[in-house]
Amino acid sequence: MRTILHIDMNAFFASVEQQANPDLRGKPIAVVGGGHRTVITTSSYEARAKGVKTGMAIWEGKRVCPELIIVVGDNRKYTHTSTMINEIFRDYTPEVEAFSIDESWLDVTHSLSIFDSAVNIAYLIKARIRHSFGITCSIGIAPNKLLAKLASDMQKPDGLTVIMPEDVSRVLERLPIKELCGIGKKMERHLNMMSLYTCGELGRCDEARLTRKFGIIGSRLKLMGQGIDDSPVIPYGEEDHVKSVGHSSTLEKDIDDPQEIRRFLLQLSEMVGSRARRYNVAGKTISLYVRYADFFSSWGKQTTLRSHTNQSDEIYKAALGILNTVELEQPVRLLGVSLSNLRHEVEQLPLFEDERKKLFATKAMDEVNRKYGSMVVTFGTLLPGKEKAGSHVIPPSWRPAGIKNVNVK
DNA sequence: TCTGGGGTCCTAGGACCC
DNA sequence: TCTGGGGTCCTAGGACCC
Repeated sequence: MRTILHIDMNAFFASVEQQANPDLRGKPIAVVGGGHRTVITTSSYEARAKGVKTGMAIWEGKRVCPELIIVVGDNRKYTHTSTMINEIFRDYTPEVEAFSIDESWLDVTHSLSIFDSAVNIAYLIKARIRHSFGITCSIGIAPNKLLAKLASDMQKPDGLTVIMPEDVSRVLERLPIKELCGIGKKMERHLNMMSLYTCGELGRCDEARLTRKFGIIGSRLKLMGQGIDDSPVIPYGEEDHVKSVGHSSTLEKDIDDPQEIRRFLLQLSEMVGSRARRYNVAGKTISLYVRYADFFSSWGKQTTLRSHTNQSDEIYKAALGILNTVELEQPVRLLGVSLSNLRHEVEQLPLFEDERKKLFATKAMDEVNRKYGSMVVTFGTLLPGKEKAGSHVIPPSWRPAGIKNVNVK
């Protein structure tokens, strides 16, 4: 039996900002990217109380909360704090897996004898994060990752929730299936149509019935309903390699001038190429993604080269080649370029502690990119001469614990 | 007055080879 | 003249996560 902690920083970006600037404390704030087409990344609990939600446009946030203070985000602050917080975690176990910039799992199974109990570890971590950074976190303790994540979600902010092995079935019995990490809106709808609403019902469902409908994922679903999850905590340095590198960006204005589109494509290709080179990877498949002005219509196409590349001009040529095969139907709202089918060159593992720390910092930076990407970067970063903040990165890669796909038969 | 960006995983179906 | 089954690689599209 394992003991897993899931630690979730509360309103992470907003908390960091409030800590950095005392004037913001106790006030409704929203962290956003630059440009007028960005959305709210994180908001403080004061703002949430007024109805501000992640994903809202700035005007929307202001509508529900007129006194909302808008703060343009700063990657460096968040990656730095995240790095130091993860260093604290490692004082309690080497088995720390960063799920994102503000969430980590810790397998403390082998640390219990040293620190007395998991709850004790949780209190120690909470205290240290509060003292060092002035921010709170919610911690879930459970026998596996799925349940630990569920538990950390149960009390926010500053929560501590324990799900003991003997409590699992009681906790899950009436829990809506959507609460499980990996079951999204669509899956919920499909399960509801099968008259399955709670984890208890899902866990008792006939496995054959689930596999008939969802394929191999069906058996996985049943296990999730029962709160069973064997996925290991994968420490830093032992993750899978990255599988793709990409950048996409919404333009400040919709464009239909082919020359402008090509220029933008070139910039994206350069961002992808330089990051791939920094990662020491090269890819064979180049994908182009286009979203039109109406927001709802979009398409993606890909092409595979005869050999691997991480050269910006070759990536650009391939992306342009795809673009030239289609007739654009509307002005373009968003363009995306991505490189996949990757080959990894030999990776040097850091020998010394400070190198390891630096590597972790770059990893954390990449996690900002992965989670919020250019939201915290203005369109200006696409202009020549400016390097995107948080781009000097080593590929992380996280292993999702949940269900990724629903293909209903 | 609109609605970001970074990923992973899974499946279907076609081409091609043995 | 019509037929198999296994495998790999590719494109396209969808669901999910933060």
